[in-house]
Amino acid sequence: MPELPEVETIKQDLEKKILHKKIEQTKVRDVKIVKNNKNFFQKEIKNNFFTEIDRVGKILIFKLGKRDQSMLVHLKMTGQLIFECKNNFIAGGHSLDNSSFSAGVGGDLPNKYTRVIFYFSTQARLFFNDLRRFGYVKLVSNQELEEIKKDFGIDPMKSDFTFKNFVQALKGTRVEIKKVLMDQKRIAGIGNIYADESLFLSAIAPYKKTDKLKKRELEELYQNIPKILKKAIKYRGTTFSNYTDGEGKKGNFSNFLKIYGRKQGEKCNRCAGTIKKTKIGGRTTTYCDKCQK
DNA sequence: AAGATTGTTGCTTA
DNA sequence: TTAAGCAACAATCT
Repeated sequence: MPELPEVETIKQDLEKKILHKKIEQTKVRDVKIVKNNKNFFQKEIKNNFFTEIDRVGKILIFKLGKRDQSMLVHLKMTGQLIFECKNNFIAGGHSLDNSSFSAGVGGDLPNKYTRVIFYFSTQARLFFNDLRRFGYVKLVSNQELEEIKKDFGIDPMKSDFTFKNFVQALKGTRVEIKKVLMDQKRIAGIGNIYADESLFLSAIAPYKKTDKLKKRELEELYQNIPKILKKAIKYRGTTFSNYTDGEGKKGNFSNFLKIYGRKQGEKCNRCAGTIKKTKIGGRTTTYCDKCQK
């Protein structure tokens, strides 16, 4: 679930909490998650501190104070980063149902999905939780980081997202527009949710081929992508959950979703059409074939 | 109870 | 060279 707005929300939360705090210890509870040798990882982090948090696509980059290294975190489908003070619970986390989140609120961390723990000198802790264990934590040198950054396209929330660059990113493709929107090498940070939302708002069919898009449509899409992402960040991302707990931080953008998560056959909320589902690029795609052309 | 689920990689085939 | 299509990763929920 974490796409650009969710990852960005976590980044902003953690920036306020963990920068320049001494990390006394790290516990790796699941070696699959940490892509380095466990002892090496723990040794490198010990007595170190984070100086800055950056984001490339859906990857968080924690710059380390000592040596030229960064710690990368990818949350994939079900990863969470939850920061917890002694009595205070501050989180940047997202999960499918809110159960582990609520568990955190109740002071139940670490739980069975906690894979890595960072202990700060202020008695605060940062938990990396991941139900499905697709996510990862990885220490990389600055040189490796530069290589990784090259694999990512323009970021809709950064200054390189100009109309010219957007058109350039689509250039040479003749595939469904949705695929291109989710292609991290071309445009970084968009996943299934925001691809569907952007296309709905732009009234463009997700299966429309990129070379068939008119200039007007490209402009519309170009405007709408940052618009939606900004709003999603404002509302702290999208969390799927039927219940609000009021204490912990949960994304509220689900209340603003126009198309994602709607069921086949339901009424479109913009026109008289009905909601359709299909697969594009192997992912469930929700759209209205009456007002998205 | 089979099929679905937010992301990415890497393999096979065209 | 390119891309399309899948299985795999793993654990849950419907």
